[in-house]
Formats: sequence, structure tokens, C-alpha cells
Amino acid sequence: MAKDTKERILETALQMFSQNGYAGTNVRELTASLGLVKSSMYKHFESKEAIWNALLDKMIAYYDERFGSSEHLPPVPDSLEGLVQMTMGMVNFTIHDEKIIMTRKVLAIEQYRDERARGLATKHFLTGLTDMFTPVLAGMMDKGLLRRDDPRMLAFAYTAPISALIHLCDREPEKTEDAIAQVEAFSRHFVKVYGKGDQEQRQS
Amino acid sequence: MAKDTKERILETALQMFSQNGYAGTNVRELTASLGLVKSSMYKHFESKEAIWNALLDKMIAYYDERFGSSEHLPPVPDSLEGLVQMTMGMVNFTIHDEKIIMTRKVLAIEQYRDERARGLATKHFLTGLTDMFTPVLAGMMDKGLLRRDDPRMLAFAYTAPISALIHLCDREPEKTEDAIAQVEAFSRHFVKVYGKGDQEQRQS
DNA sequence: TATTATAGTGAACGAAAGGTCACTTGTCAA
DNA sequence: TTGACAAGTGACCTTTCGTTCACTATAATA
Repeated sequence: MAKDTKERILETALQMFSQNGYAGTNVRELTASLGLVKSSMYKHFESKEAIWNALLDKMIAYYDERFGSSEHLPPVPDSLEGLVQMTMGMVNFTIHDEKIIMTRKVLAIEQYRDERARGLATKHFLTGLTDMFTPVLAGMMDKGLLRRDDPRMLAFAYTAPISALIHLCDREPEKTEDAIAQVEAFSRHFVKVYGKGDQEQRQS
Repeated sequence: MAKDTKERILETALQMFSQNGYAGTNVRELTASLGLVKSSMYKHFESKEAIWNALLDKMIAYYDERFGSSEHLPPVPDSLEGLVQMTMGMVNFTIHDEKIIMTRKVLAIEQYRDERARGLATKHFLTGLTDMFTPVLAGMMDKGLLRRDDPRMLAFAYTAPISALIHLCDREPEKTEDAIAQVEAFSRHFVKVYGKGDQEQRQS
């Protein structure tokens, strides 16, 4: 039963770091919320900083596994509406997955003092979504769904506003509904501007 | 000579909070970097938290004064190139002004635990630029420079990617040159997509 | 000149921080 | 049954934190 204490410490650390930051979290509170006393923590980690490093390792590994490989690229939609739907699905996932929310928060907090956090923050907040959508939009151009243009520029123009709205949900969760509506409105605006018309691809 | 100590404390606090956060900053370091001992701070602020609150007051007041009133709206450019140039000017300013950089950083760090910081963060990171560019783009539509469309949606689509690149400069200053080039490339992409052609407006 | 307010000092304080250690408990293999 | 080990405990340590306070120096005011 107590075998996964190390894991539970990391979970709680992510939770607390994402709310109050590394410096604003103390190990007594952290272990207490697990029903332990602080000295118990040192059976699993040699220091508070070791928790932080292990947590970063995990976040980096999770990111690479989940978003790093080209196998996890989303499929190229068969219609403009398909792009909208795929986008909404991804956004709905990422703004409701507690672990990913907390990861973004902790990266936002620690990005200026920790180099590894900084690197991962850039992936989460900027390059990650762009990299993911670049081949998607390129594929849609190949299918004649989107105007030919620099796919990377289009992916950036598409994902950066969405990323901003995801941030808004992290910061002010009570605005989540509005933000989702805005994402959809923006996505539809995007396909209206860059799309080449949906009708000729409508099949089944 | 020592009359502005209170002001200097706030300056140094902004600097340190923006690097290590509120919890990661201690008053001994803070006052030492001003050539004072820590107890001197309490002649000017009644607590460490009072510094934080005063700093937030200042940041909010500065934002309202600088970006809040409609008098400070940028003029509507007379050409698409004018929009690009105005954008580059604003971006160049905002990514080189140390005080504004540090303000953004501290808001990014503290946005999840402090409600006032959260509100100001949303302005800085999302609504501020959009609000500023909405009338600009609307004006350009009136002048026939841009395709007619929802000006607020266009402003959002225009400013969110730029905002993301500003963030990148805050996070990884060594990428500033690249980021500036990306801003310009994106701005030109934007006017190419939404513009109605520059030639008929070319005068003097 | 005498007074008073202001800014700064250094010693001290209590609380809270991260961390250590001897010890107990429970589990499992030999 | 015994031995070994991992996990957890509570007391304790050192350091650092924010904060207080009696005191000094200085400059303006009466």
C-alpha cells in the first residue's frame, strides 16, 4: 500500500508547486497532505530539490512520450469542419486534464529561474502546438482543403491564439466556457479565411 | 539622497520578484542590494507583503495610465506597411523595456496565487493587445486597407501570436533576434492575407 | 539653540524552514 | 525463527526567515 509513496509525493508536489511555486511550498505541508510526517519524505528523496528535479524529469519524459514522437501526430482531417472538430477535441482535453493544467502552471511559475523548466515551457507554450499542426495543415493543403501557404506560418497563426485561450483557462477557470466558445469561433474564422471550400470533399 | 528609498525598494523588489518570485525573495537580499540592512526596510513598509501590495498597486496604476485610456490608442496606419511598422515599433519597445519585461515575468509567476495579479495578467497577456488593435484594424477596414471582418476577431488573431513571441523573449532573451524576425514575418503574412492591396493608398 | 521627525543600524526574537538520526514497525526471504 | 531491509516516526539540529526594538545620526523646524 505504501509502495507508491514516491509517486504520491510527486503528484502532491506537482499540485502544490503549481499553486504556490517551488519556493512557496514546504515539505511539511506536502507530506502532511499525504498523511505522513516530513522526515518520511527523506526515505524517498534526498532533498526538496530532488523532488523538483524528479518532477521535471517526469514532465519532460511525459511530454516527449506524448507529444514528441511523430507517431502521435493527429491525422489530417478530411474537411475544414474536421479541423475544427479535431481542434475542439484537443483543446477540451488539454484544459480539463488536471495533470497537464498543473504542468503548465508550474512551468509558467518556474520558467525564469530553472533552465530545464524554461525549455519545456517553450515547447508547451509555443513550439509544441505549432510543430504538431504544421504537418496537419500541410496535409490539408495537399488535399486541396487549404490555400497553399507556408504551413509552419499557418500553424503558428492558428495555434498561438488557441494557446493564449488555453492559458486563460489555466488562469481563470471560471472563464472556461467563454474561452471554449472563443476557440471555436476563432477556429471557424481561420477555416473561413484559409479554407478553399468544404463542399467538394464532403463524402460519407 | 535617501528620500527615494521607498521607490528604490519597489524597483529592487520588482527585479527580484520577477526572477525568483515573491516567496523566493527574502528581505535581507533585497535591502542588501540597496546597501541597507534588512531592518531598514521596515521604515518604509510595514511588512514584506506590503511591498508586494504596493508593487501591484503601482503595476496596475501604470497599466491603466499607459494602456487603459483610449487617448493612448495608436493611430490608424495609412497603409498595410504602416501597420507592420507600427507593430514592430511597439514590439521592439515592449521587449526591451526592462520594467515592462519584469512586470510580465512577475505576473506570470504570481498569477495563480494572487487574484489581482491574475486580473492584470489577463490584461497584459490577452485582452490588452486585442483591445488596443481592435479599433486600429477597424479603422483600417474603414479606410479600405483591410478586408471587412469582425475587427475584434482580427485583432485577436493578429495580437495573440505576437504576444506569444513577446513571451518567448521574456523567457529566452537570447532568441530575441529570431523572435523579432518572426514577428515581422507574421505581421507581413497577416497583411498579405487580410490586406486589400497597398498600392492605391500610396501617397507621399 | 532646542526640538522633533525621519532614515538607518545592529542585536535579538520567535517561528518556520530544510535536514539528520536513532528508533520502531511490518514484510519477506533464508 | 531469524535476519535484513524498506518505510515511517518523532525528537532534534542548524539556518534562515520576517519582524521588533532601543538606539544613533541627520536634517529640518520652532
